[in-house]
Amino acid sequence: MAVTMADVARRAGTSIAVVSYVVNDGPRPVAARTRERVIAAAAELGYRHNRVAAALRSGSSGLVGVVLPDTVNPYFAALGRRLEEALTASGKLMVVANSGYDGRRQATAIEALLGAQVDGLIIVSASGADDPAGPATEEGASVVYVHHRPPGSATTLVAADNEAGVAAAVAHLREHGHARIDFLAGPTDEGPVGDRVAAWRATGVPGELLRSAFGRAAAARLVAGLGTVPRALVVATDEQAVGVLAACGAAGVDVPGRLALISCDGSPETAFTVPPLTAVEQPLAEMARQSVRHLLGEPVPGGTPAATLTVRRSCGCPHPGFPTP
Amino acid sequence: MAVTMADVARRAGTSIAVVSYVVNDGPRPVAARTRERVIAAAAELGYRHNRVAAALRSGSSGLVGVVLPDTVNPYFAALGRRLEEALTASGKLMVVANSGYDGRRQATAIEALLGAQVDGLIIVSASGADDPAGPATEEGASVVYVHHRPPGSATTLVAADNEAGVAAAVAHLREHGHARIDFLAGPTDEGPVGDRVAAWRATGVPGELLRSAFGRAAAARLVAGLGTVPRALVVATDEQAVGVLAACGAAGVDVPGRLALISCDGSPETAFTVPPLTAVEQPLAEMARQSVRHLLGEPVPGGTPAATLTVRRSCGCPHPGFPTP
DNA sequence: CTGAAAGCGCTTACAG
DNA sequence: CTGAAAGCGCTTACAG
Repeated sequence: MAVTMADVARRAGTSIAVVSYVVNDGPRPVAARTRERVIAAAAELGYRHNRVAAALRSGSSGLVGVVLPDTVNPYFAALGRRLEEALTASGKLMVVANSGYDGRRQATAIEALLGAQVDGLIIVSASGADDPAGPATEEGASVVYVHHRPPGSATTLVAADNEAGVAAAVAHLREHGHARIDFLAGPTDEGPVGDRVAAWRATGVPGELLRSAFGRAAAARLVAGLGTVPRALVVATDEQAVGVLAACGAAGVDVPGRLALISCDGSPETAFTVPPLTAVEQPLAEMARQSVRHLLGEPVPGGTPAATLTVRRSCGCPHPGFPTP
Repeated sequence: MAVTMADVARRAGTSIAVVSYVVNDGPRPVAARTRERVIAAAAELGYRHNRVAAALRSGSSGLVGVVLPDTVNPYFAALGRRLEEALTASGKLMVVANSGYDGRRQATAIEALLGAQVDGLIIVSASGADDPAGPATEEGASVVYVHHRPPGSATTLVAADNEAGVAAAVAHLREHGHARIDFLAGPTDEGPVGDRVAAWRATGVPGELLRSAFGRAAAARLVAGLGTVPRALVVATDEQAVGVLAACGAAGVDVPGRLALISCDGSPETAFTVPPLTAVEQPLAEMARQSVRHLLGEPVPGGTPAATLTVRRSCGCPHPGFPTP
């Protein structure tokens, strides 16, 4: 049998209420001597706070649901870990679900999460999914989107500003002497990738818009099938950039000698690709922090975080060495 | 206010008990007509089962805690997703915590998880951590280790058999004409990496044992500092292999021409490195399935899953093309 | 097959 | 500053 507050109260010679006040450090004051007795009794008995019982009574489970398209994708893995850090710092536990980029699986996952009475939901929306924020909010759970929200949704979105970062990438390639700079986008211009395409267009640089499905394999196949490879290319996502690198490696296309490449995302893996990728790096830690603050209804200082250019080797600069962990 | 079983019962003209029997599909039979009325009433009112209340009463939260060293590491990310799949299939929700390879953080995470009344814990133990299974089991939560358990622990461990896989890797490099085959291990021979070292030693192949800390950076620095690079090398983990590849890329060492390389782990990223890594691939899906079955006390068919050699380019074989997703 | 009721372990007005 | 008690929404003997 687990030790309960009643056991602790009995041992400390006080009431359950007071034990609760001590354990939760509130909401009522407790005399210092009483507090000490409670703490001692709890330690002696090996008391552990039962969050499930607390949740039922207080209405707060301490759980936050995080729905990601695919936690194996290094970008989402990195975002997920940042979210876990921010959540842990706020005393929340993270329940993760993968949607597999699929609207139906996403809906199922959200149902399960709401059944577990999560205090809130942080979602990277699967493209083409219905807005799940509506039903969720009706249940009293708050919802925040990160990185991508469904088109038409008015729910809070935390996403980086990529405009300056992409402009810096284009400017950087120009300094390397490239007059034409192509852009590899996704299949559509929806969501954050669309913002990156728009930012590239806004620079007015001459260049062609290429498209592939997301993911490594599709980008690799696109490049493998190209008559002539671009001389300078900005790629919308790390995953596609890794695919481009793989295709170039297989075909003997020298990066950056023959193809200068800059990726967007800049997740940790890009420091160790061959060659290391210059990237417009998303401020994941800040995005995670802001998402959690929004979710918990706390003030969110700092405004929209900006993606910034991290220069490594794939653009044509000298090899930066490997980061110390 | 959320809709409760009492609301549904009132609407359906029956009792709370019967609603519970319908919602849980047991443990008592319900007449077909009554069942229909309950289902209709639940749908009309938008009832959602409150797992927190059920957890308090039944003692099962439906939550399973998963403690991983670092979910950004692609190997653990891949394992984590497999665990999520297996858990979801069993109607459980996965609460993840990163230990950062640190015993103290791991202990803190486990405390938080136990407070949330998880039904069980699946842990990749951080090296050098105390065995957390003891305290956890006392609380009635079952514990299963995957991939790595603390030395001296007698708790169930699900790990792959690497002996045949490493032997196949060595044999494969020999077929490529290598008489000497070195091995890059971790700082100690503890845990699964130790098994891989032992498997390499057991082949009796001549070669040197190299060591570096885990992670990309350390392996990259080791290789960068080597007087002469090996001709053939088996590397204990993907992360270290990616570091080796990065260092070779930077130094212009041709893989596989100058250095033939085989990694262990074979997480999804290895299909898209430059060049693609031949690897002793861990059977992560099976490991995840077995872990969950052990945890839930179900029979575990199949015995110890074996790691198998996946041949790509880094060993010297022709480029295999890129997998279709 | 169905219903009334106890109780899981907490939090929180309420009273003192 | 402290205590007695109601009640969160379920599950589950128990009685019928």
